Parts: sequence; structure tokens; C-alpha cells
Amino acid sequence: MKKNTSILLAEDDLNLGQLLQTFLKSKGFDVSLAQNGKTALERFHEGSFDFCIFDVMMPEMDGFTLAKEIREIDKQTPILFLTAKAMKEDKLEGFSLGADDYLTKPFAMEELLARINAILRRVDTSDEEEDGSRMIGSIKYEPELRLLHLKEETKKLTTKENQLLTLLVKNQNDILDRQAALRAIWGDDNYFNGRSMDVYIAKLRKALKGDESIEIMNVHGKGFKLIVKDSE
Amino acid sequence: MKKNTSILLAEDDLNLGQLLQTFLKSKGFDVSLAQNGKTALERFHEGSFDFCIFDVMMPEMDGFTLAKEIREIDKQTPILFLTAKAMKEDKLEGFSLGADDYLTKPFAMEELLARINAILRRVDTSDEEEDGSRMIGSIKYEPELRLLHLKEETKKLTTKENQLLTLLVKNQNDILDRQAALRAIWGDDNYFNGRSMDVYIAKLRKALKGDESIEIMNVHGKGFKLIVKDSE
DNA sequence: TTTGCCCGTTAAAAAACGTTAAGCCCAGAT
DNA sequence: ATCTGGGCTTAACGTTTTTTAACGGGCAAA
Repeated sequence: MKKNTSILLAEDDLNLGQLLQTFLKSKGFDVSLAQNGKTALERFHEGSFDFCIFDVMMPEMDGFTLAKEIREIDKQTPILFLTAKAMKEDKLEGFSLGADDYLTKPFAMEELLARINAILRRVDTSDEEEDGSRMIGSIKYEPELRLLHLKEETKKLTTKENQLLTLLVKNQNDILDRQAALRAIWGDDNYFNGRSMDVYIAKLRKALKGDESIEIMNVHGKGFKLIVKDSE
Repeated sequence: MKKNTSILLAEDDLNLGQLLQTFLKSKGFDVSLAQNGKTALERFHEGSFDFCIFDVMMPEMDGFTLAKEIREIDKQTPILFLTAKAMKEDKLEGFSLGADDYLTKPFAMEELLARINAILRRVDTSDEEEDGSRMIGSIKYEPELRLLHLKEETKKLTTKENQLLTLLVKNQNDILDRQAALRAIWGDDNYFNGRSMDVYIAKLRKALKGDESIEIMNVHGKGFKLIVKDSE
């Protein structure tokens, strides 16, 4: 069963926000609407989205800062900015932050849709399955359902376990920076959150012990690295 | 099992960066994307890459400086530069720094791919195995997994041990400059880091003691040299 | 050959990480 | 309102990794 592509929409103007949400839903997307950057960031780290649409000017946290935070731990997910003014500097800053596209208000709904589809067509080459699941070695992982399908049993992950594993998987074979991960999941990288994270690393190691080819390696003082040795 | 050739891509424009990453991944490469020269350098020293693609103009540290730093301790790994302008001086400077090729934006993806493959075909004369491991005398060394397979047991190396041994191996039978190694691993070549390095040299000598034909020789005031006497 | 710096080695101290378990908090059930 | 269980944090203790210290020997230049 193919799942809908899910969109995180951050727009402080509730009027416009709901309009967009309704429109996109009617086109078959799952849309989560946040009214400011801060809640959008939390939503992003909690859930699992295939696409982001951020208004540039928002209270609490503007769209650019939001994008910057997200890019620390996720360099993949496409981001499209909405802005009221057609300022060139904004545009440039946006692109340097990893924006995939840019739309100036007011815009036609159909144009937004066209751009979303164009970007999705272009970037959709991840090793993610149609239903949103992916394989870690021989273990099937469903981030949305927080499920880990081992050979024998199926484990249910908690929120934090799931968030951490998602980050590790996004950075598979590459280093997941300690501080970045802490800020992403705990919001703050103090001592105690650090120890908490270590506890969760231990939990994940235990959970993934079913497959010997999987290893969560520590890089002293830097972070962790999820390694899947290619089995012959 | 053959492992993918891994590419370190340094490109500050995340838009182009992701595009390239996605494209190269689809062609079977492992691609690590860094957004500036400084993180690219750290990434290089921590990981183990077969190929480098550097944008010339980047914040924090430009592509040329990055290449210069890397060439201090690695004269092998191919480097290809990307530049916005077709300046002849840039080109010359690039080649004098040990660039293997040069590409001016905008360029066609397929051209990039062709050049990468051409270079890899040309320079692929290392004694590295298909799976990324290599032999040091009679000892099998897997840098990615930080493993040293002795006759009897298998030793796990720590982050620092692994980084240092990687540098020594890259400069096998050639001198590894003390200061360069310190900057590469410790980021700074002060007195204490120097002593720390000496401690790690001692650890590695002990770890490699299993094979009498291996020697880490000191070159007074210069650095160290990994020597493997050819066993008859 | 003597002086100063550099290196070899071992040990102790400090920092980071691994693991287990106890305590806390909160939502849902009673 | 109280009980209960799951999830998260904090604590405590052990281990590993890295740094710093201390001391002795070696090398090279004057």
C-alpha cells in the first residue's frame, strides 16, 4: 500500500494556512499545519515528513532559522519557502540554506502544486520504500509506525528511541553529530540530556542486536555512526 | 562483497550539493556532503574516502585551502574542483595543488560522471581490496570498521588509534610529517598534543607487534614512517 | 661531550561513554 | 481522587578512551 507523501506546512497566517492545507489535502497529501517556526521544528523532529513548506516571516522562529536547524541533521527533505516580498537577498539566503524552491505571495494554488511535484520527481531517489519503511541490514524499520521487524518478533519503539534511530538512519555510514542530535531531539545539549542519549543508544544497540552486521559505533567526542556491514 | 566507492563532496550551495549527491548516489557511489571546507576537512580525517569533489569558493575554508591541507597527509586520493568562473589562474593553482581534474559551472551531470570514472580508472592502483580493507604485512586492516585482524585475535582500534594508523598507511614507506599529522587529527600541533601522539605511536607499535616485518620508524624532528619489510 | 630538544614508555588523572536500575511524571484506568 | 504502567530522566557505578605528567634515554649541533 503506497502511503501519501506528508507535508509539513509552517504558516502563521491561519487563514492562508488552512486554505493551503485544505487544497493540498484534496490533492492527496497529508498536511500538518504549524503556526510558527518553533512548533514546526518540534513537529518535524517528532514526525517524519517528505516535504516542507515554510513561510519566511513567522513569529517565534522565522523560516530561515527553522530551515537551518533542520539542515543540521537532515540534508535531504526538500524545503520550499513562501515569502511576501520578492526580495532578492532573501531568495539567495534561502537557496544557500538548501532551499529547493521559492514562491512569492500571492501565488496560484496550481503553481504551488506544480512546483511540489517537480521537486518530488527530482529528488525521489532514496532507498525508502513506497510505504515509508526501509531496511536496516535484515531488519525492516517503519519510522511512522515506530516498528522494528526482527526475524522473530516485532518491537515497538518509544518516541525517543524512534527519533534517535531516525536520525541515525538518515546519516547512515556517516557521523551523526552529538550536539546536533541533542538539539534536534532534546532541544538542548546539556550534560544530563547527553547521558539520556547514551541510555537510548544502549537501548537501540540492544534492539538491533538481532542482526550482527549492524553496529552503532561511537566516534569519541564527536558522535555516533550507524554502520551496516555489507553481508556477503 | 564489493563496497561502493565513497566520495567526499564539499559544496556550500546546498541546492546543487543535494542534486549532485542524489545523482551520484543513484550511480552507486556513497556520497558524504559537507557544506563548507572546515567540516569537509574534519569529515575527511575521520572517514575514509576514495574521491573528493570540492567547490572552490566556500565559506569557512575555500576549496584550495582544503585541498592543500589534505595533500599534506594524503597525496593519493583524487581531487576534482568545481568553480563558477573559468579563470585560468584558478585552474593553474588548482592543478599545482594536485588536482586531478577541473570542472566549470554550469556543467552536465553526465560529464561529471565521465570524469570521475576516467580518473578512478587512471589512478586505481592502490593496494586496497574491493571491500575497503588492506594488508599491512600479514595483518588485515579494515579502516571503516576500525579492526586489525592479527593471526590469533582481532583488535578493535579506538578513534584516535584508527585515525593515526590510517595516516601512516596512506604514507606507507614515506614520511608522515609530525605537524601535519597533529593538525589533521588533533587540529592543533601544540606540545601536549604532540606528547599525546607519541603515546598513540607507542600503542600502535604494540598493536602491530604481531608481525615482525612491520616497523613504525621515527625520523628525528620530522615525523614517522611506516615500513613493511618485504618478507621473502 | 655537553646541552637542549625530541622521543619512548609507563602511570596517573580526567573525560567520555556503557549499562543497569531506581525514581519521577503523566496519561489512562479504576 | 487514587492507582498503575509506560516512558523518560537521573543516579550510580564500571569501563574505555584520551590527555597529562613524570622520568629516562637518544639524537644532533655546538
